[in-house]
Amino acid sequence: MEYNFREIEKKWQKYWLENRTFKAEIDYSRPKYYVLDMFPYPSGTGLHVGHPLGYIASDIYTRYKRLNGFNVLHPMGYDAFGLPAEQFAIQTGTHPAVTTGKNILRYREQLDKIGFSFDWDREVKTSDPAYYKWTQWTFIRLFKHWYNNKTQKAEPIDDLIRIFLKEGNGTIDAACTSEWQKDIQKKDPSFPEKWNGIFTADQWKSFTEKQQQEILMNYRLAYLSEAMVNWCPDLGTVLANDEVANGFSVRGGHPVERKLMRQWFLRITAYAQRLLDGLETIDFSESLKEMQRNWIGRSDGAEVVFPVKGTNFALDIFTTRPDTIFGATFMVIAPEHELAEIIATDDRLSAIKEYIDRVKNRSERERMTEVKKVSGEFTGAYCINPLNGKDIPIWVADYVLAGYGTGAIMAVPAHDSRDYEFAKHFGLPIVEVVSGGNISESSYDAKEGTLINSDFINGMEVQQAVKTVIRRIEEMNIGKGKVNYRLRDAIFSRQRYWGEPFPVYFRDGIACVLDESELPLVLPEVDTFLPTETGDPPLARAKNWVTSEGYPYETSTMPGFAGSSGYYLRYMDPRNDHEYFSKESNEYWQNVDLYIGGSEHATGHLIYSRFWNKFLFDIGLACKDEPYRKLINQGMIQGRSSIVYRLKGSNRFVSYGLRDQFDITEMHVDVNLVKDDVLDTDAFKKWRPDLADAEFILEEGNYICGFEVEKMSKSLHNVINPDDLIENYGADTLRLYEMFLGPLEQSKPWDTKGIEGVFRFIRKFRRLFHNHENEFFVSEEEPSAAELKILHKTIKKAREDIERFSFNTAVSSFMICVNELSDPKCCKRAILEPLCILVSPYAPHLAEELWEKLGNTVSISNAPFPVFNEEFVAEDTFRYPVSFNGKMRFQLDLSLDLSSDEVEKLVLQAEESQKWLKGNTPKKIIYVPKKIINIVI
RNA sequence: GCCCGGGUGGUGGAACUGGUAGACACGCAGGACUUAAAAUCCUGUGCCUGUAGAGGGCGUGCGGGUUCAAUUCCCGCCCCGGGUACCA
Repeated sequence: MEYNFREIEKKWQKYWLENRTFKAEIDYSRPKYYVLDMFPYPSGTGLHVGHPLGYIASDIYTRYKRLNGFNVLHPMGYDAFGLPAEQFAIQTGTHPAVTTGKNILRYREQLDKIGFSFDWDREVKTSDPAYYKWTQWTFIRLFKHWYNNKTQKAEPIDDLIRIFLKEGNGTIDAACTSEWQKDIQKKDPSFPEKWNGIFTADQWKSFTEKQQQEILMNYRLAYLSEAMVNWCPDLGTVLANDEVANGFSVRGGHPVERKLMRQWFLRITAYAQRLLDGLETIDFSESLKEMQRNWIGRSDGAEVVFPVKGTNFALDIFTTRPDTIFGATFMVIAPEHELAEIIATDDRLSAIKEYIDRVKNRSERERMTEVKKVSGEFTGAYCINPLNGKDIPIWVADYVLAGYGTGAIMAVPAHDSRDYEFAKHFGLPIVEVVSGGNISESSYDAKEGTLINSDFINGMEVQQAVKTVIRRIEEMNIGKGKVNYRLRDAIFSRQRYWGEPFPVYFRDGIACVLDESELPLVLPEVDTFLPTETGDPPLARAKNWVTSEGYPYETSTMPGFAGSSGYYLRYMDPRNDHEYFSKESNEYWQNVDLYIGGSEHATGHLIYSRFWNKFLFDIGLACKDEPYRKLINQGMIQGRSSIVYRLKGSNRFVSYGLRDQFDITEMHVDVNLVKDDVLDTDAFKKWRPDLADAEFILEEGNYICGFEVEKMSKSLHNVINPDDLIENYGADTLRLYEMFLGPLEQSKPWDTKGIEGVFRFIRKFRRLFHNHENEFFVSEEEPSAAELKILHKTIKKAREDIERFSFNTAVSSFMICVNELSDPKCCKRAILEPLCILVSPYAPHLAEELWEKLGNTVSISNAPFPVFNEEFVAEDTFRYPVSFNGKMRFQLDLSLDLSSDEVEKLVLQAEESQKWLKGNTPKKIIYVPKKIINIVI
């Protein structure tokens, strides 16, 4: 065989493994570089061609950095806890650890075949107790810390207790659960009613231990709280906000409802501002940063107190438009608002109760679909506008959310589209206070214009009016400027089996964490993976799921993002059993220089992970406050589905071109039965039993299929398996082709046809090193100027392209180079050896093979990247495009050392020019050296 | 609705800071080698027109603008993909 890729690739994969070629160790003599791929979840279906795209890109970059003298950390491991293995366990009884172990083996096998340069000695699995020990450890640290808003960092809870003992909590500015004192008071009436939550040192000392712990819980960064959560009955668990889309679970698409439950939370909201600010310092795509910004959702505004007329109550409202306060014509509170029923007048009370009841009992699904339906009820009560004393009616409506701001708003229909809809629907007044719109048609929401009908801010521009009103309400002591975030604390409990157990037990109802020396708390065995009859999570089935003192352990487990939040740090020192990672390893590897993965993790993993890291930074563990310096989202590889056209209600199929003449239904057919859009009709009949007697209406003797570009998925029968391609073309060709397909970040359809071109290239490249008899042969002859020019042009391009992650154009430049060298059949070592290094990150197996044949005894992976030499590509002439009025008409070779006057003269003298000048004298001649000559007539 | 990203031949794509639009491939057509096929190699290939191995016109989603020159910059619009959705 001319090019025996099977043998070559097996040989070098074995060599790399046996020689630990890619083992990364701390080496102060070389600069470090850290390249990371997003943690894969080892699913049962294995990899399709879309999965390795990012891995190939990162591997190429890794190998490139090694060639440039960097000590590269490039690890791989598995996000091994997760729902699919557990769902499978429920169905079949197979332990998730068994399923996961099997899937990991399959993944590893597939990854190995592609020839990645991972340091496998650093492999981690989140389900391994030696790994999750540190996930549990971090949880304990979070539990034992609070967030000090004054210093803007996490501090030990013991320090907080010390302050409580000395001066109470009056001076503390902490990130804590809002209105926590109300919840505590509800549960424990020994706290004063209407307590504002402030206590003195003496009061603190007088609290029972249980009371103290209840209070501290509201300060901890990992805390237990009762809250409305996303409950998914089909999965039997609670889900985080990013795991829910449109009222359904992202994984599996099961309906999700709102439920009040006691859960563990992580106080990520404490870090909202830092998570936002950090985005300015990292190199992520603009769209990803924007997604994170929206998810964090900072809004600047003011909180204002509106007294409720004739009562001692007041409505606290949040608004981003304090400037429009004179246009507030009604107030709206959320149905869950505590004052809703209290302030309602007797005649309105039953209507209000009925409305609240109706709204509450709706499913999340109904709520979502009814979003555009305006509904609400008047409470009968009025607020007093604190700036002009006017009465404003108070309504209850579900378009105001209890969970955001204060759950109450001042409605300004003239300048808020939602308020406008509401006002129109219920016939409430609309008062224009910012000029610039036409409020008879729609609200004018823009934050620009001049204030009118607004007392002391009349004539001001919006920005100035906002500031003025905030200053005024602060002076009057009826409100203050305020920043709100949309980001919610992360729900950290899952009522599932296959996850990290919480290192938590309950002593007399008080949640306590284990001592760090007792970690890991190993996941116990259970008889079945289902919840108990009483609805408790599967861990409640475990025998002796209690501490040595007999206190019960927490029965929830941690969510998927727990194990993946800090994994990049563990890779630095993965076998350390007495600390998360050593200080030395962290100070050497620092953080990830290049992170490649899908954008679907924008609001999940990538936010949690940044939060987790900032916490570890605060407590002095991580030396960098951002985990990922640069991130690239690889685009999706879409499938190219093949479609056949079935005559309705029959087993006859009509070819693509004739389908319009019949009444047909479309059907996806397995792409493996189709070649160049021609269906293999015999294979089709054998595909499924019901198709055995299929008949075909052909065109020109063939059945032609239609096609559709869509998601690559099993159900659409368009999955391309990399194993098959490697079998037919080899891993080097697969690697090159995945890169050649198009820009890394763009989505693009997979089309197997194109792989032939790359396969041709790689054989042509190999042929440069072989003679006609297919024997390895290179000559020691001095290279010609032309050959050196080809080589150095390619060195330059290869480096520039890889530096900007333009792998597709780099592959093209190799093709051009090999085409140009093939013409004179260059076989000179001085050209081929550097070229071999250039290609090696992309096609490492063949490069190693040729490198060895060239007489090298050590792996090509640490060879020096060829140095570009300008001299070899220098030109003394340039072929100028000559344009007339901007249209290119002819080309002209000119020496580069001519003056612009000489150039102008020569151009005008050129024979071709006469034709275009048509006797005119040019008005102007533009001459841009090494670019263009343009003659304006 | 709002926020991002994107629209270039039959197809994937290239053109990096405004300077020869369509590199490199696929596909297609023709040719060489071969009994034949595969493999390999050569030639052509944006569209229209044409005296067809000359020449010309049009052309980067659409309509304008700036410029000697626009795929690239500006304004307005259309379409596709992603995110988000009563967040005040």
